[in-house]
Amino acid sequence: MTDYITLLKANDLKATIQRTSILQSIDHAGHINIDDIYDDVKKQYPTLSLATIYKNIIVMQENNVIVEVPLNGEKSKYELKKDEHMHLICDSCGFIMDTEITSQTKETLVIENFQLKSSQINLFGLCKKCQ
Amino acid sequence: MTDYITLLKANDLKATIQRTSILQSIDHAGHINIDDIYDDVKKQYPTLSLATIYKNIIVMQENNVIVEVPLNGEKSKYELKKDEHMHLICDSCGFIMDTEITSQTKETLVIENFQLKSSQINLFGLCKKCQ
DNA sequence: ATAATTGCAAATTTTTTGCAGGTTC
DNA sequence: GAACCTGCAAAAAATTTGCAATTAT
Repeated sequence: MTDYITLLKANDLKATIQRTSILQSIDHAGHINIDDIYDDVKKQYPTLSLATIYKNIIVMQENNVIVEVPLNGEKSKYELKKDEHMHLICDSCGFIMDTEITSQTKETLVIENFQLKSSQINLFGLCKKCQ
Repeated sequence: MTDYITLLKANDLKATIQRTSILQSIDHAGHINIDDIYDDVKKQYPTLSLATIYKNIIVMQENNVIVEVPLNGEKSKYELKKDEHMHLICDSCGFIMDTEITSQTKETLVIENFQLKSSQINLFGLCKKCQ
């Protein structure tokens, strides 16, 4: 909890109970969409409104606290901002797992005439449990 | 034009003028969102409705004619279904360029305990013109 | 004390649906 | 001719906004 307060303040945001509970929900789930955050935080703070979540998702993205994970055919999920990584997404159970992008992979992604700044890599397939 | 008719029929869809013009719009743009398709096709077919575009985007995805490209902070774009490739996305002008995923890259993406089926790779940075 | 944030309700935007008439094969 | 597709208008879902009351620093 203290962690989220520190995280918010370090990024110039006031530490409200609404924000810390949204962050806790995202952190706990790993990757989660807005409706599921709402269901989650309402358990503890029944008056926390959906509008507040929308507003804070925007402001926390702007302040580099969280990151959007856009997905095909469903609403975007959000994750805490972390070091660069890629996503292993299970076609069967939908679970999203973070994995390091190896230096070997990075070396192969140097492209001529393109000044690379960042990357988004999603790998789809079957996770250990589902295969 | 004939190409789009063939493409649709090959994928069990009736070749209507609405569908061929949507495909032409997507093909011409490379990557384009629903509103821009709408603006585009209305020039030729002013009565073509947004509802028809929504319905066809869904059915053409289901029938493997087009593919969604989900993006952070904006509406998804759509492209014609093509061979596996990655996207170079310019942070400055927004242009999306298709590029081959090299076999060297693929080799580095073999992960233990994950049965890879497909991948989505977006690289962000500056294109030749914008750097 | 000040400036920012919240929750509510209303407004707006986006997407989906139902159905009568038209089109494709 | 059968099945499917379209356009319209209406419905539903998702997101944003304005503002008075509250809260963080």
